[in-house]
Amino acid sequence: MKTKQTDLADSLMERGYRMTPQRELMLSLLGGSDKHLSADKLLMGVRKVYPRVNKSVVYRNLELLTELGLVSCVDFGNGRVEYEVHRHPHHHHLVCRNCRHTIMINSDTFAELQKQLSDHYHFIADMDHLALFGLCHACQTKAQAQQGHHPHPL
Amino acid sequence: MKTKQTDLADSLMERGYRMTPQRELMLSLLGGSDKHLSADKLLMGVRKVYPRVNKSVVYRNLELLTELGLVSCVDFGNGRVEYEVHRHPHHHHLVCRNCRHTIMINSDTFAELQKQLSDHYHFIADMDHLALFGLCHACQTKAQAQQGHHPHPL
DNA sequence: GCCATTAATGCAACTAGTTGCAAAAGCAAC
DNA sequence: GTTGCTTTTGCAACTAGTTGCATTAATGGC
Repeated sequence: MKTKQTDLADSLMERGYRMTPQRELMLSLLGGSDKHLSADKLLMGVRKVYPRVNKSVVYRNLELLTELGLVSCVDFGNGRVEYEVHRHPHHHHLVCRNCRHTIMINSDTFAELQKQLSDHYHFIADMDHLALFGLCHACQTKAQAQQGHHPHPL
Repeated sequence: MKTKQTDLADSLMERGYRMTPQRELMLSLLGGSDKHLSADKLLMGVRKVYPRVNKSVVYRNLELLTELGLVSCVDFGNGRVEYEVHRHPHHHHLVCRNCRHTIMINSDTFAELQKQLSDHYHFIADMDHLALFGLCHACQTKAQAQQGHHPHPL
């Protein structure tokens, strides 16, 4: 059975990059996790096997893998940036700015916007793994209930 | 004549915050510039008058002013974050990931998306000063012309 | 104008991420 | 296996931004 990591490794090699133990492990950690991983968590994981791996390697490899489209990077705001193997293409995240809850949505919702940007501005938007901020339903309700009780606004 | 800075100062005071010389200067620099300012440029400007002002003050005040809706913050990616007085509400930026050129567009284009997110997911998206990445017209043309000549992809 | 309260400032130490460079490792040709 | 070329790594120094804390200063009540 051909594993996902092997697929990823092949994609690297085909484009003239080298497969190193560090990269192999990074891909395996990312591929083995169905959720997002922060650069730091990934570094911790890599260091369990190769304790001397430097953070610059993790950052450089994440950048490369993102460029190659093997990994995608979601910026959740507040300095929270996470990476995932690019396996569920074209989904986006709605991030509540209050409770940080995130909703995953597919990209159909964005198709019309993308068309308009292309028609009106000749701009091809990267519509992948966008994170939009706002207020989720629960926090809207909370905000209404507490209206006027904040010394500092939300 | 009431200046723009005075308006901003009033907004601060009304909400129980204090007007300090540092804040006054920051607001005047932001208000006097019709373009965006990075935190660092703003710090430089403030230090021309008060050389001992610390960067933490600039960052904290930018955060406060953003929370209060007096200033808005645009993340252009690649670590480029800039601030502007919230004077042209509801515009967005299309940022070319190749040449970094930015196009300013108004928010009408996003109204339909906003409605769909609200209807389908009960999510009220913050649709202000969004920055979307992609390829501008010029870079699309360039990319087509050079297709196949990149050892490393764009 | 003076005093108490509380917010804002300056500082130092910190985190996340980036960069330049020398050393090491991968790969291909012989 | 050795040689040579190129990529990748580890390191150290750096930038941008954040945080805790003691000191300073703006504001309101007298």
